[in-house]
Amino acid sequence: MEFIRRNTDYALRALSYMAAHPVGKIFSVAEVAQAEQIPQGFLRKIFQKLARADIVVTHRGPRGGFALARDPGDVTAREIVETIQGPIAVNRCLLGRDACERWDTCRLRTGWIGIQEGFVAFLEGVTLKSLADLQYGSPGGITGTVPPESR
Amino acid sequence: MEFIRRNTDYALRALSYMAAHPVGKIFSVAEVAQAEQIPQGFLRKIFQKLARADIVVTHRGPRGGFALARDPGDVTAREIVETIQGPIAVNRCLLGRDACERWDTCRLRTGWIGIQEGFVAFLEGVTLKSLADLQYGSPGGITGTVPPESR
DNA sequence: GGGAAATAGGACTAAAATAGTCCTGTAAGG
DNA sequence: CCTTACAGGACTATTTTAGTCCTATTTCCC
Repeated sequence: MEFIRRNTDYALRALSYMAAHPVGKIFSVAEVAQAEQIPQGFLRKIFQKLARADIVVTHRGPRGGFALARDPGDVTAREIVETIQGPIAVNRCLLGRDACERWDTCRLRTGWIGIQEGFVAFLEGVTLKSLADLQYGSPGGITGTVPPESR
Repeated sequence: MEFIRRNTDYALRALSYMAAHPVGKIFSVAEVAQAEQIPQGFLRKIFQKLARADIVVTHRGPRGGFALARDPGDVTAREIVETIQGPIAVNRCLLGRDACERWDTCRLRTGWIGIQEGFVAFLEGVTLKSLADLQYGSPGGITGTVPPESR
C-alpha cells in the first residue's frame, strides 16, 4: 500500500529536474523522460495534468515543450500530489459527510483527521526549490514539518 | 487517494463490533455483516486473512463462526491494516533498497520516512479495545500519538 | 508560402489491484 | 447418518493505474 503513486513520483522527479535549471527554460518531454528514466508518453500525459493546474506552461511545435509556470519556491509538493492523484484522504469518510453514513457517530474519524493533517503539512513544507536543492546534495535535507517524534 | 481501503475499513469495523461484546463469543459472518452493513461473502474473505494472522479464530460447521483470538487491548490497528493491505509504505522506495535505483542519492526519502513513522505510530496507539470504547461514546476519543501540531 | 519534421494533445489499450460472488468442504445435531 | 449451518477458497467483475499510439499544431527550411 503506497500513498505516492508511480505517476506522482514521476511528476515530482520531473519537476525538480526542471527546477534545477535556469528559470524559463523549455524542456521537451524527451529530454526530461531520458534524464529521469520515465516512459515518454506517460510523462507527456502527466505534464498535461500539470499544465491544466498551471504548474507548467506548454509550447507546441518544434522547439516546443514545457516550462515551469511559476517560481520553484512557490510550488508545493502538496499541490503536485493533489493535481496528480486528487484530494488527499486517509479514509473515505474524510472526503465528505456523504461518503459514510456513520459520519456523525464514528469517533475514529477524529484520529484519521490528525494523521492526515500531519501528512498534508509535510507536503506543504516541501517546494520544488527545496527538492531541486536536494538533488545537488545541499546540506540539511528535508526537515520541514516532520513530526518531532518521528525524526 | 485513500490510505485506508474498503476492506480494511470493514475489518476495523467488524473487529471493533466484536470487541464490544464479551470475550470468547463466537460470531457468524452473517451477524457481523448485518450489524455493520458489509457484504457477507466479502467479509468472510476478510476474516480469512485475519484468521491467518491470528487475530481471529475460526469454528466451522453449524453454530460456528469467528471469535477474537486475543484480548482486544492487545490488537493494534497497525496490525489489522498491515494484515489486510500489506506493509505500509508512503512511497515505493520505502519498501526496500531494490524498489528504486536512486535509493542512495534521493534525499526526499528521508522526508517520506518521517511521515510514515508518524502514521504507523498513530496506528500503533489504536487498539481494538479503544475502538470498541469509542463505539459507546466513552469520553476522550482517540488522541493517541497524533503529532502535536496537527491537533 | 509550402512541406517536412518535431513536438504536445488526447483517445485508446493493457495490466494490475480491488471488490465481490458462488460453489465446495466440514462439522454439529437431530 | 443425513440434513443443515456454517467457513474455505477458487473464481469473476469492476475499477484504477499505467502505458501506447494516432492526431493536431507549430516551427523552420527550402
